[in-house]
Parts: sequence; C-alpha cells; structure tokens
Amino acid sequence: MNKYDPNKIEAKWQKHWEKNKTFCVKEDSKKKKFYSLIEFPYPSGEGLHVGHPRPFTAMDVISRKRRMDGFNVLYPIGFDAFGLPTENHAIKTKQQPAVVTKKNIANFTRQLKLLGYSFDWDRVVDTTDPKYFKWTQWLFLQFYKHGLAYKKNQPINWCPKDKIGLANEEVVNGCCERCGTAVEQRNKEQWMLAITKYAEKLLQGLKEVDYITPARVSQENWIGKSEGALVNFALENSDEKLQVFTTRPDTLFGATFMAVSAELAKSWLDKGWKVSKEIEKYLEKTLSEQKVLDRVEKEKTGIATDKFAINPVNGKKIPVWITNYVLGGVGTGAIMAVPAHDERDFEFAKKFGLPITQVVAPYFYDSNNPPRSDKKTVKRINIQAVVKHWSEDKVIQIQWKEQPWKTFVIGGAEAGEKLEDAVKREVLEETGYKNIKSIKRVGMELRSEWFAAHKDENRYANMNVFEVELADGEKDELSAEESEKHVVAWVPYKDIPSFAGVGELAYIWKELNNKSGCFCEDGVAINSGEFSELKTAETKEKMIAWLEEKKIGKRQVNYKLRDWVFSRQRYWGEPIPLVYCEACAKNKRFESKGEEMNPGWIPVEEKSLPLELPKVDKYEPTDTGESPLAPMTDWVNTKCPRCGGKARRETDTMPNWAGSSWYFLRYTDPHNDKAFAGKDALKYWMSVDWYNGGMEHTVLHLLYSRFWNEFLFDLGLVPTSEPYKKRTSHGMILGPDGEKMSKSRGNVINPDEMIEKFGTDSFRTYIMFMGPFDQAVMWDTNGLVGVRRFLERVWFLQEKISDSPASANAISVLHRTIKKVGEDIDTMRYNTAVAALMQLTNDLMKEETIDKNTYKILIQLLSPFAPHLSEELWAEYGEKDLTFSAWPKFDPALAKSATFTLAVQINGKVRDTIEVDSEISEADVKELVLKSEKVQKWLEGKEPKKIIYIKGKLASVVI
RNA sequence: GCCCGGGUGGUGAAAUUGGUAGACACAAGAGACUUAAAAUCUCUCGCCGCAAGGCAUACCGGUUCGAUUCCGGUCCCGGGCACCA
Repeated sequence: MNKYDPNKIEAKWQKHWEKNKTFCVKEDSKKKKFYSLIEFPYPSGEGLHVGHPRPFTAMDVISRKRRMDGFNVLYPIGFDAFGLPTENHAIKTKQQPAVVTKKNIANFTRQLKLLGYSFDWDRVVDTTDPKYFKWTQWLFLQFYKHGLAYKKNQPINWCPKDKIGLANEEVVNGCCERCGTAVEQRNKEQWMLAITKYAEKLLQGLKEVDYITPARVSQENWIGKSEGALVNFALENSDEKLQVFTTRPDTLFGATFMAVSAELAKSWLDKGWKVSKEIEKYLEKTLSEQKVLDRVEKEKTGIATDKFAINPVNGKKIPVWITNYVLGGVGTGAIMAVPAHDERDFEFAKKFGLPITQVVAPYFYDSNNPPRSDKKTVKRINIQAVVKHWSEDKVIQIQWKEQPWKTFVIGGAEAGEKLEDAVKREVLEETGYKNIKSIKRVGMELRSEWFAAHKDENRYANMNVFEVELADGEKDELSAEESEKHVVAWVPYKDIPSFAGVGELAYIWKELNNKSGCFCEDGVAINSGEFSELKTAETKEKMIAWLEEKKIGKRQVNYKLRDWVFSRQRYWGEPIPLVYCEACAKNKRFESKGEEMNPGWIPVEEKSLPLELPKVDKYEPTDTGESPLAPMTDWVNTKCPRCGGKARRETDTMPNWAGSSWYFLRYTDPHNDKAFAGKDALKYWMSVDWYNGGMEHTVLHLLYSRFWNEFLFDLGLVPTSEPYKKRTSHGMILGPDGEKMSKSRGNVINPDEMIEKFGTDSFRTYIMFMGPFDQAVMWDTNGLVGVRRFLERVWFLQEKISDSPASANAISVLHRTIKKVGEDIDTMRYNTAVAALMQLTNDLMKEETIDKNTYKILIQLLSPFAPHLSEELWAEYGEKDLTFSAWPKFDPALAKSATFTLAVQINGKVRDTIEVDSEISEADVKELVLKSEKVQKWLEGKEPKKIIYIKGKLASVVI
C-alpha cells in the first residue's frame, strides 16, 4: 500500500473531472433535475476568503449526494464582478477595471478548482461580460417599458467617501454599509424601480417557499405591511381636515391630542398659517435636526399650537401639537395620539401633562377554568389585592381548599361601593389584617373571564388590581366560614409567577415590576360608546365600517417598503440604456408606459445592445455627485434612436444588485444570444431547488431577485413566480481569536496554504466538521490535523481488507451509518455526518479484518466530503464513475444488533446497566431487573411500586 | 424597546415524539515504539470523594418514575429591526 498523498491524488482527479466534463449537464427530460445554488462570489483582489468554502462545500456535498440519488444536478458558478472595490483599486493602480476584473476572476477560478467542487464550468457567468450585461440592460428596458422605472428628483443618501448614492437598504445606522462613513442627504435625479408595486406579491410569495425563519421574517419586516384606516379629523374654525393613518382605529375614543410632524406644519406655514415666534423657532430647529440622518432615538420634543381637532367619534375638542417623533415621510405625517395604548404617545403625554384615557382593557380568560358555553354568564366588578408584608419581602397567597387555586386576595365590589373600600373589606375578611398603609392601583382596569365552579356559573369580571401595603401585623381571627375555604400564606415576592388560578397573573406580574402604565396589545374596548366590550379585532372592523359609512375615513394598507433607487454615479457598472431627446419630449409621441411617465427618455434599440462603457483613462467619481461618464462628451452625445435628432445618453450606471438579480436564470442557458435564457432551459431547470447564502443577503439581494423574477413571471418570460424553493444560510467562520477575520486584525486564514499543507479533502471535511452549519465557528488549524488523521485511517483500512465476511457488528454499524450520514446531509447537519463516518472508521479499525463491500460503502458515504480520496480508492477496487454510483441503501434489518445495553434506573437515576438480547420481552426485563444486585440493594427488601420499561432503552424502577 | 437565534467539560461540540448527559474531535497527562525527535499506537480525561456515593446542561420554580428537552419566571450573549403611527 502506498502512503496517502493528497496533493498527487487531488491533482489527478481534478484533471480527470475537467477532461471528462463530469459535472457539465444538459437538460434531460428523462431525469429528474436538481438545481443547487450558491451566491456567486465577488472576485476581489484579495483572492478567495476562507469564508467562501463553507457554503460552497456544503452545497457541493448536497449536489454530490443528489447525483448519487439519481438526480440530474446543476451546480453552477459565476462572478458578480461589477462594483466599488475593483473600481477603486483600478483607479489607485491606474488600470482598467475590466483588466483588473479579468485577473481577479482568473485567480478565483484557479482557487475554486483546487477545492474540487462539482461546478459546471461550462456555464460560468461574469456580470461584467458584455454578452451578459446586454441582457441585464434588456431586462431593465422591460421594467422601463412597463412603467416600473421612473426618474425622480429626491433626496438621496450620499456617501462622501465612496462618492456614491446609496439605496435605503444600503444605509446602516445612518452610515454607508460598505465603508461606515456618515451618509449625507443630497438632491439628485435618480432612476427608481417601482418595487413597491410588488409589495403584496413579494409578501404573499413567502408563503409558498421554504425559507429559514430568520430569512422569511426579515423579508416580512422589510416589506412591513400594516393594515388600518385613514381617518379625517375636522379642525376647529376651518374647512381643512387633518388626515391620519392608524393601525388601531379601535382606540379612536382614546385619542386625546393630535401630533403632527414638523414637515407637515411647515407646509401649513407656507400656506399662510400664522404662528408665534416660539413655534417658528421650534420648527426651524426640528427640521434642521432631522436633516442629520441618525437613527438613534431622540428625546421627544413638541410644542402646542392654536389649532384644535374634533374627535369624530365623541365630538371632543383635542389640541394639535407639533412634535419631533412624528415623521414627515411616514403615513400622512400626522397621527392621532392615544397615550393609553401607544408607548410613544404615552411618553409624550406624560412629559407634557396631556390627558390619558383608557379605551382598551387587557382581556384574559383562565385556560384552567374556561367559561362554559352551557352556563350563564354573570357580570361583576371584582378586585384583587396584592398584599405586601409590613417588614419582609413577602406577599399573601390565598390557598384554596376546594380548588387547586393559589391566588391573591380576590373578591367582588358591591353595588355603589368604592373600589378601595372593597379592597379594605376583602383584605380584612379573607386575611384578618386590619391596618393598611397604602392602596395603589396596579396596571389598568381589565376584563377577566372564567368558570366559577363553586357557583356553577361563568364570570365576566371588570377586574381591578391593587397593591396593598400593610402597616403592621395586627389582625383579627378569621371567621370559621373563611378558614374553611382557604389558608392564608406568606410567600416570597419573587414566587408570584408560580401562583395558579388566575389568567391575568402574567399581566399583574409585569405591571408590578414595570409600571409603564400603557397597554399596547389587543383586548376589549371600554369607554367607547357603542363599541364597548367588543374584542379588539371586532372593534377595528366595526369602527372602519362606521368611518366609511360616515365618510370620515376608510380602510387602508401601508407598506414600509420604498421604491428602489436604481442609479449609481460611478463608472464600473452597467450603463443605463436610455437617451434623452428634447424633440421627442416635446412631441409627446410615447411608445410605452415608461416614455409616458418619463417624457423624452427613449430606450436604446434592442439590436444595439449591449451598450458598453467607453474605454477611457479617467473615470474617477466626482464630488459634485455627477457620474464620471458625464464629462465624456463623445460617448454622451448621440443620436435619438426614435427621431434621429440630437440626444444625450443617461450617464448613471446600475447598482451592483442588478447583475445578481437574475444570474440564476442565465445559468440555465448561459450562451444564448437570442434571449436572456431559452424557454425550454428555463422550464427544465427553474426554479432553484436549494439556494444557500449569507444572512447579510436575506433582505437586499433576495428581495431584489425575487422582484425581478416575479416581474418576468408576470410577463410570461419565466416559468415560476418564486425563483427559489428553499433558502438556507451558513454561519460565519471567525478567526482563531474568535473575532471576525480581517487584514487589520491579522487573523486571516489563507485557504491556499491550508490546502497545500493538509490537502483539499481534509480541508473540505474539516470545514464541514467544525460545528453546526448555521452557526458562527472559530477556525482551529488543530482541528484540521484531526480530520487529516481520520482520512489517513480510512486510507490505512485497505490493509485490513480480506475475503472473510464482515462481522455482524461491522454490518450493524455500517447500516446505522448509512442512515445517519444520508439524513444528516439532507438536513445540513454535516458535523454529525462526519462524526458518524469517524465513528464507523474507528469501529472498523478495531476489527481483525474487513470485507471489501463494507469498505466500498464507507468510500461512497465519504465521497461527498472527500471526493478525491474516494475516487482514488473507488478506482483501486475496480469501479468507475463514483460520481454517479447509487447511494448505499439502508437496510433496517441489517442495522439491528443482537443485544443492547439496558439502563436500569431507580427513581430516575441510572444505577446499573445490563447487556440483554434485542428481542427480550417486557416480562423478562422486569424479572431480570429485579434480580440485579444493585436494584436489590436499593430496594432494601421493599416491593417496587412499579417498573416502567422503555423498549430497547431502559427500565425504571419506582420505589 | 421589539423580533429571531443561543447559553452543556480546559476547547469545538453531541444528544427531539421527555428515556444511560458529554458521541465525534481538539488540547492535556501517562505509557509503548525510537539513539532521539516527529509520526503512530494504548490508556486516563465534567466536578467533589479513598470508596460508597454526591453534585453537574446559565439561574429559580413547576409537571413527571424520569427534564439539556415541556411549562412559568429571571439573567446573560450574539444577530436583525427600530419613533412605520
């Protein structure tokens, strides 16, 4: 046997796969397809980062396993190569970005090939290749023609360092996502894509796909759908209305003031509203503060005005305030403030002494004693008292004798009785304590419903909770009647959450500790006229109906999602293929919706695509925010494709996200020059069966590419509305110090070095073994040593191969491993899959000899992780095409072992283990267990109460 | 603040319809082989204890014969969103 020499083996098989085009696929209607996708890398000058191989290897393992499962697998690769780092590097080194890109792609390709991935290298795409971006431009024109692209002058987020406009999504905490520089607001004409038109579709589409929860949730949050109502408030002494959007129309009765944004107030000023000097000053200050984009929560400020609004539901006059916490760009720029049920309004009302009116009561029903539909319901006013000890940190717990309840002091208020008096009376009656120091309300008035078994009726209570401090321990004897019903106990304050028997316990506990005084959840309407005692959902519906009937409001759906700023003022991106023609603007002869919306903007003719970038020496970004293409008059001045007259080109380029919004479609037919992809290819391969990528792309890239795909689906150009069936995400690989890898920290691991030292197979297997795939893991080169040892052992096992049949134990372990590895790969639990393979290998090492068949199955199971070593050994034993060999079949009968270790528990603790026959009967187990010396010892001659037998696992003796 | 994750040996981590906590690896220690080193192999390895046994899955309580797993509460860490009305 030769020594295991990974470098030699790996080079050999990589050449073999390349020469034979093993992983290049064609559409084959006879075979089921599987399309696995990774996010194509940005080919930076740094070369491959050790983070790349984690998702790449993971999906390679899946792809290789799917091939062995009989699927026709497409696993493509490409390069997302437009973008800032390359452009900046090119500027610095005085090269053409195209040249730099080419070099970087070559280096990435070399590195990726060293990793032995089963990519279809015939389908490589490069977003900067004119043959590719011809279709990116063509697709943009479809958006344009269908009226989904429009030009808009609006403040944009400008990064002064990168000299580039940013989409809202690219601004993080008021700073540039890429470089961290504080973002400024600038006015600029920008091309926009109307992604908001697809908000509902993008939201609904999430229901039919299998995305990991965080990915789905963050998309939902980003789309930010909220349903509610628009309500018009009449202004006193004016014909004007003040319109607000609210998601809580059910709280209308609780609106005690109006809050408007500074922007809205300013617009009133411009219309001639006369205000005091103070208000003028306040507006000026607030507006200038809001220009600075910082997302940190500010101290709430505000100023009262001379305006009053009329609350349409109760005719009450309520003041209009200008505030800084209502934003101009959100909703209508004004709100109705309901301080009892909105934290922000609450905070503001407290600060300025504005009235707070409760109109929603927290609602609870006791799930242990739910109201019964066959019993009558009695309405009552109730009180509960949390009675605190005069010197210790304890409260009274009433322990009921007839019911399993442990409650506070609880009772009813009699007709006309003041609630505080009821509290005093009940405390005296139920506990005997006489001297009360203070009584304070806890939380709000609430509603509670339960079945009162002792009275055989349902109770619907107007419940009021009080905190009662005793002055001292002086008390009366309890009446015989009371002491028969319950026991009075003092329990530690912190044990309150373990009380039982009241539905509202959690609410009381929260309010006791955090006296916010504001309730923002659903409940029951109170103090709301005809709507009182209705549940929140029902109140909303009825209120909207009422508003619509009275013509003072209507149902409204809002989305947080904003349209996509699609212009960039940089060189290294796809030119936007539009020209501006003044003559055509005047003629008003529009050939598409886009031209109607953007008069004078004429699409470049499709036959003249791609519109390439001019090759020039100087393409630095400008400080003015103008595109570097703008001064290139030779390129800019052109003929109008419509009228032949003078025209100039759009000088903005597309954002980085454009090319990556449809690359998965191009992979299905990458060389097509008649269409972005052929219908048959799309029909066969789409949609992507499994897409793995970084969490950082779950909002932007995922949303944008879904948007493009859904738009193309509506045009009938792609076969499915959702592009990805399944989406998963990998955790980050951290440096050996547990920090994010970065050059400045000096904790960067170079994959080339690792591969040279340990071999690709060890590297791949280690990356899969490191830890749970979806969690961040620390790099540890020592771990790589361990994996290399494992592969050495697999290699060494050849020595043990003989003609004698496999032992029963070996067969059993082998079959359990077949099951485990297959299942673990399918669910991305790679770390335990590798552990199982190690276990099997260790077990086989202990065998005298092993048979060839067992060894070959081990090789197959290992092959997705360590394909080179596996191919070499597979060939060694006279086989061909490991890639397409059938995945080993699990046989449950063979996986069974003859005996198992029975754990014997006594009162839940393991006291003994006995090796027993797998087919042992329950009766035999019980007999055997009782014979055990250890059990005898613990029993001390007594009879066990019972013996529980869990088949194949354990017996539990209860004493 | 809200929404997701997560908290288990010296380290990375295993363990799901509730059933032997620590699989698999790393590190460490002891030994074998060797002139020596590396490599390899064997053994030990949660904590306390000579042992019997006790204590251990962030913490407190509950349900259960039995809880890392289920329920209630508390604390801490990571990620995302953040005056969205």
